[in-house]
Formats: sequence, structure tokens, C-alpha cells
Amino acid sequence: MKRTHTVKRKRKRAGPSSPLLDPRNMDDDPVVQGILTAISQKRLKPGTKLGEDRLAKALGTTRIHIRQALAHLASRKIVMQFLNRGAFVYRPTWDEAREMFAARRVIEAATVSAAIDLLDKNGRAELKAHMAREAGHDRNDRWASLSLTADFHILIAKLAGNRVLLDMTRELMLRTSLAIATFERPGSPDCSPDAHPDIGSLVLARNKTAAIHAMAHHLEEIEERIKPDGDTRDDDDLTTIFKEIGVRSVNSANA
Amino acid sequence: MKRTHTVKRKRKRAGPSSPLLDPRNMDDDPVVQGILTAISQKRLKPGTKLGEDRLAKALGTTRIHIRQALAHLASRKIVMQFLNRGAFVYRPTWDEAREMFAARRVIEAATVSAAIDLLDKNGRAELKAHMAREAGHDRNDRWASLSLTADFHILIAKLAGNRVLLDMTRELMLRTSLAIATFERPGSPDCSPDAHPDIGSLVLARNKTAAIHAMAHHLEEIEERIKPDGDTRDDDDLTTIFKEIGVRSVNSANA
DNA sequence: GCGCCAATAATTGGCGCCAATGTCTGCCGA
DNA sequence: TCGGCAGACATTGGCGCCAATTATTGGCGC
Repeated sequence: MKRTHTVKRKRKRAGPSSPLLDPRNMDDDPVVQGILTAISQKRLKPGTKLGEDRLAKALGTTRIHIRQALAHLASRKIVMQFLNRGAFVYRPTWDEAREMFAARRVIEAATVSAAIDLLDKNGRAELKAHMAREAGHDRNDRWASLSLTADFHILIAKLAGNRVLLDMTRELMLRTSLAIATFERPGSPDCSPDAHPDIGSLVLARNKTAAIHAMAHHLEEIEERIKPDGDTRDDDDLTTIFKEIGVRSVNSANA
Repeated sequence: MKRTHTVKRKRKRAGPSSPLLDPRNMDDDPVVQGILTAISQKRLKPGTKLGEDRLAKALGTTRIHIRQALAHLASRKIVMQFLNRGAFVYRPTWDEAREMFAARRVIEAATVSAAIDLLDKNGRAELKAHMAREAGHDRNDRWASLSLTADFHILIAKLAGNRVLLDMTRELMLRTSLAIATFERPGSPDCSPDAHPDIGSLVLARNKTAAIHAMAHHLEEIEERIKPDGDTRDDDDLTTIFKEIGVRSVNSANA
């Protein structure tokens, strides 16, 4: 018998409202966090199979936690589950990708507007700090760049002071990341490095209409880097890989 | 008895990548649907405990399905789960309720705008049909009224042609329904019956700015029907209920 | 050689059991 | 009589096993 030394409060009815102890949040789950960071860092591509046993061994947990995490991610449309076939990293359709960007334009215009309305000394400092961090980051470190780029939009949403819109922004950024990974054209240049500083400066200047316009333009710019014919699948990937290696055919290799 | 998951499909040799049929969607789960409709019809109030065994027996299924459904609803912030204490119908905080309405103002302004842009003959007919249905519905049937009221906003979102925004609207309507149930003042009148016809007429007239304004006004009107001190709990509810019944005390009832 | 069919193997889904934790009731002492 | 404590009870969480289904591979016939 273990020593149960818990603080006992005087609670007649143990309703969940008054103390609110231990609200389980799936976002704190290490499995969910691992898959999410792997996706946002482009280490997991859309369509990749996420086997339960494999993930359980890879992450050092049991299968039931994997199943819970996958179900959670499936309800967030970040993985897709098929009956008796397992879970795969979500692969948006082209239309869905467009709709995600349209939704981001709507929501992030609102967050920029609200951020300007609520901007105070503290928020101004946060924004300046982030802009400095993003200006002086190592451009060769692709993963750090990705994180910083995402953090800018998240910071704007935080400054808007609306956690519902913040969660939506987080969610849409993850899903658009999957859309970009699915449909990005191979030789697409990076996000123009001036976009975030421009938007940030306009927010600091409290120029609302210009900031909203800049944000919309920025999102359109990102959207233009994807094209609709990215649905070549694993088979094509295999042939492409072997072509890149230089093997034309097995016979020629044997001869 | 047992849920019939068996979807027997005759497929010869489907490639592992191309068709990817049978995407499992938790929204089709009867348990999830049951809880959702119960919540949207105000049969389940915020804070109600959702015991697994109780639900399993009530819905005629096993506990594991209940657990999956509750986990899904928890990730959607419609129920809240506590460690070793079970699941409860989500009870938003006052700030969260305000933020939900703010998000709805943002998103539904966008859906109204897009609906006007994309309005065609078919959508026009749908909207007129719904307006006629809502105009001639039985006002005494509270549940039908609730469904129709919700369907109007859903229809606008559908006409916007963006499934991402449509899903967000659906989600926010459910959550604002919980917020209203949590914070509604007792003698609050119903939603003004002119709001939806006004908005619908403006959409049909393609008067975008007026329609957006009317929608924003409508949402503000709904939001004004809640007040921040609604967090009195079950104890107060019990006393309120007994007061409404007319029982002053147990002794008087026995005498 | 090519395509269809059947058997095998691997993976997922579901269920029962048991442990862990929280809640409630009854008891004891001040 | 009231507050605190301890035991019993109820509920949730987790794990292992087994069934169901699917993907793969070997075999057969054309």
C-alpha cells in the first residue's frame, strides 16, 4: 500500500468546476508532441504510415498510448485512420489546402487587427525580441528557420489576446504545413525574408490596414508556392529515387 | 448490441497507395453523435458527469467505445477529462466564452461575405427554403427551434464553399452552445426572430457590407444574453430547483 | 510470361481482467 | 457535536490476449 498523502479539501460536491485539478490535456502527451514536432519539422511526410507497434517501440511506450495519441491526432485531422489498415500522416486534398489558406487569411487578418488594438509595452517588447531573433538566425539551420517562421504567426495570435483564435491559428499552421509538404513544387524558393519584418514593423507602427494587407499578401505568397499536381505516390517515389541514384534498370546494372 | 463496423467491400487487388478507401471518421460514431445532439439540444448541461459504465449501458455498447468517443470529444473541447476522475461536459470559462463569440464574429463575417460572393441559383434556393422553414416552424417545439437556428449559420457556412471554415463554424457553434448553457441568465428572451430573416434577405440581395454588419450585430445580441456570474454549481442548482418546485424545507414537505 | 487465386503472416480492433486512484461512509477521539 | 481518519466501495487507467481483417507471397492455370 502506497502512502497516499494528498491534500484533502473541504469539498462537499467534487464538481469539476471549483478546483479544476488535473485537467488532462492530450497536447502534453509526449507521443503527440513527438509526432507534431516531427511533422512541423518536415521529418514526417504526408502519407507516411504510422504503425502502432513500430511507434510504440520507437517512442518507448505501450501500444495503447500510441492508439490514444493517433486517435487524438486523427480528430485534429493531422493523421488519417483507416479501418483495419492503420494511421497515416494526413494528406490534404488540393481543394482542402486552398481552403486552409483561405481560412488562415481570414483568421490571421483578425489576429493582426486585434494584436494592434491590444498592443502594449509588453507585447511590443515581445514582438521586437522575436523580430530580432528572426533577423539574426542561422539561415542554414532549416529546422530552426521553420520553427521561427511559425513562431511569428503564433506570436501575433498570442498578442491578439484570444486563445480560441490562437488555437485555431496553431491548428491551421500545422495543417498548412502538411499541405505545403504535400504540394510544394521542388524548386520553390523560401518564404521571402522581408515578409515578417514588414508585418512586424507595421504592427509596431499600429498601421492596421497596411498590416492586414501585408499579412494577406504574405499568406498568398506562401500559397503560391504550391501546385496542384503533387499527388504522385510511393511508386513514383521509388522510380524517382532509383533514377536519381542512376540505376536505369536491373539488366543494365548486371551487364 | 454490438456496433456493426463490418463494411464488406469487394476489392480485388487494390494498390496500397492509390485508393485508400474507408477513412474512419469519429464524427460518424453513434456515441459521439448521441452526446453531440444531446448537448446541442441542451439535454446535457455543462458540468454533467459522463461516467463510462453508465454511458456504455445507456447507449448499449462497450466501455472502450465510450472511452474513444470521450477522448475524441475531449480533444474537441466539448468534454473535459480529469485524471482518474472521469469526463464531464465542458464548462467554458467566462473569458473563453467571450473569445468564442469573438472568433465567431470573425469567421461568420467571412462566411457571409464568401456566401454572397459564391451565391448561385442553387444556393439561393437553399437559403430561401431554409428561411421558409424557419419562418413557419413551431415555436413551441424548443428542440426544433434550436436545430433550425443552428442550421441557419451552418447553411451560411456551407454556402461559403469552404469546408475548413464550415468545420470551424460547426465547432464554434457547439462550444458557444455550451457557453450559453453555462452563463445564460434565467430570464433571457429567445434570439430575436428577425435576425435570421434580415441576414438572409441581405445575403439574397447581395448587400455584403450590410449582411456582415447584421451578422455581427446578431452575434453580439446573442452574446449579450449571457452574464459572467453563472458559475454557481450543483448545490445552488439544487436549491434553485427546489425553490422552483415550491418546497421550502423538508419539514414543511413532510408536514 | 501474365494474371488470378489461395495460404500465410503481419497488423489492427476489441474485450476482459487487474491495478491505481478518487470518493464516500462509518468510526473514533477531542 | 464536530473534525479528522481509516477502511470499503466505485470508477478509471492500463495491459495482455485473442479475433478480425488486410497485405504479401507463393502457387497454379491459361
